[in-house]
Amino acid sequence: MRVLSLHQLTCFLATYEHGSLTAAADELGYAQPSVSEQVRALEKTLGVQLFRRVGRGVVATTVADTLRPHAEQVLAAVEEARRAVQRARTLQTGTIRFGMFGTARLYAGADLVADVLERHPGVRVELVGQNSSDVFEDLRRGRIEAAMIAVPGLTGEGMTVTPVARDELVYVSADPERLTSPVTAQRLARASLVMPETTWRAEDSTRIVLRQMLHETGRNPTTRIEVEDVETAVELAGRGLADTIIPRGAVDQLLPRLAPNAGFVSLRPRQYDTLAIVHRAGAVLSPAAQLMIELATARIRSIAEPVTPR
Amino acid sequence: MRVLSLHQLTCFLATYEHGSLTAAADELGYAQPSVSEQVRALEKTLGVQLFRRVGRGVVATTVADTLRPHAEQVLAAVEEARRAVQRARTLQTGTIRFGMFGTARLYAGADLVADVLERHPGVRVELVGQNSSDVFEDLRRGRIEAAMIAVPGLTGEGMTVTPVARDELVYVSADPERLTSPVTAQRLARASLVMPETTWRAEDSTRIVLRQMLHETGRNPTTRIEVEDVETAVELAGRGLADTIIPRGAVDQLLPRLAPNAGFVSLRPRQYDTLAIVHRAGAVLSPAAQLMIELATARIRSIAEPVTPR
DNA sequence: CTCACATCATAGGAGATTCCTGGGGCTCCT
DNA sequence: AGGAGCCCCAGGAATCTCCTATGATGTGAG
Repeated sequence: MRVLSLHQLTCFLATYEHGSLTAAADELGYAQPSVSEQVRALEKTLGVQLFRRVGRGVVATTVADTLRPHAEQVLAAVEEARRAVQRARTLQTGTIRFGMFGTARLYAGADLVADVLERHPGVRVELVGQNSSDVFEDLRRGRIEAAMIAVPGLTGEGMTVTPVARDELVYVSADPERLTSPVTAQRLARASLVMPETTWRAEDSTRIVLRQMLHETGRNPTTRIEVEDVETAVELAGRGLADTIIPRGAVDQLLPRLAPNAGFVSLRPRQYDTLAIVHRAGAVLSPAAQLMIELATARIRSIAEPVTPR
Repeated sequence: MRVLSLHQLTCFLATYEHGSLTAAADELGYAQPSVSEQVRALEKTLGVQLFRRVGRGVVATTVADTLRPHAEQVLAAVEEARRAVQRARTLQTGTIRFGMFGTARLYAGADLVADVLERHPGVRVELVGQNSSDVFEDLRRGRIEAAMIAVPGLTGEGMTVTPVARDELVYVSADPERLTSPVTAQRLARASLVMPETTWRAEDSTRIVLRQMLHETGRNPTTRIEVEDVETAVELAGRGLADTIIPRGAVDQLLPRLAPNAGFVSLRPRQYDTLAIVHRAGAVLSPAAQLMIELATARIRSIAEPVTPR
């Protein structure tokens, strides 16, 4: 008998409109004493008489007149909230957040957003991931539900990693001399490289792949230039200022545009970035996340070399 | 676990803002499992996951982002409703409805409204009563809480009648001949009268008073002209087309303005209208009604002859 | 004027809900 | 590796909701 409730307001409105507790109870499908009790509770919590009980039926007081529009407003707001949630649930509106970093975004970012908007024109899409550790952190903290990122091997720590495709890492140079044969670890160790800063981040896949490859030579890769994004790295490689290493799938997209006179060649042995869907182990994925996973997987597999998850 | 409740929304918002069920529970003064249960119930009724339970703390989903402004809107509407009722309760805003008919309104209507507005500038005042039977019917049906009306004697039928003042009924004429001595029942029965139609309504006080007076002559009053309002009746009397009968208190207000060459004289024996506060027997009067009664009583007593209720 | 009817209030009880305490398990941080 | 923080689950007491049955009162028709 202390807090105001939606049920009380509903009973109040029905009573107000019918001028009768019995009729209100009929409409709401309750017994008359139940509605009576709710209205009385509302009067008690507000400290005001809302209806005068007068012989046959009840009559609204002026305070009830005052309350009515506000009560309607409250119930309308509740209905609106419910509708908004339902629209979000059915992906008519609302936001879909998905993690995607580096190579994956480079390949599939724009197309993926286009795919989503085609099916669900009303939604807002957020493709988060300025850098790879952010994405992983966001996954770990639960800020994003699932992501597609490049993994070196199996970086699963409470995470479920589902490989989707792999893409070969290739050596890009403007000097045809250096492209005549696959680049070995020995040559790579001596190379002067420009690498996107993001690529060299601690947990990044390419960094780990290359570090493993160079492990036998006992040297770290020599980075002459570090830049923020892959595009800049490719452009610099095109000008012959340094060489770089990018996924094979990005070659067709970047070289003609940014470094028309550069070419590429495999590493020896061939090295691969694995693109995978990652989410928290044991999580129940929302329809939105499942949709993103499905679309992102389809897109990536049409570009890079599909991998069947074991 | 089926209907959406305000409590659920409150718990949801607190949890959303703190990113933690424990912190939300602290703020709301509940134990943590209680808040947890409310949030889970909300998720169930909406059929949507609002928070991801992730290790330490919880993280809002995008659906929760969607819901939040709506939830705030609902609670704000509730607060606004509560405030509106409190303002109405303390007579800062809202409507005060009071019944007042005929003579009473003529005497005290404008002044009473002015008195109320002076004390409570925000309120709306409704002085209802186009005719006397309406007022009585409204009282009986509970549409108005209390009224000040003229009563012939004690018209109490489930009504509490509190006499406040009485006013003599006087005979008004433009012919000085007819004002030389008090008008007897005999003379009245022969007179040619103009009376406001409202005044002659079945249950009206003046009608009953005059009928009782004429009872001895065995005749009914001869009404030559019937009009709607007292003002017109007085004006016609001023032009000498007929005589009329009005309460003494109305003379000063009406004669100089509408019938400057008319005069008045008592009846013999003197007849009186009694002005009384009337409300349903056994009703608990609201502060608004008490205020109106107090102010109306003060006004009337300053104009007409006070009567102490027995 | 009286009787049948309609309406609201009250009472008591079954069932659901709310909210607590206590305990267990999982992360995160050091 | 251990402690601390946080969430979930279980069980139980208090409360609330809602019902049926019944009483009280005013209304309207005969």
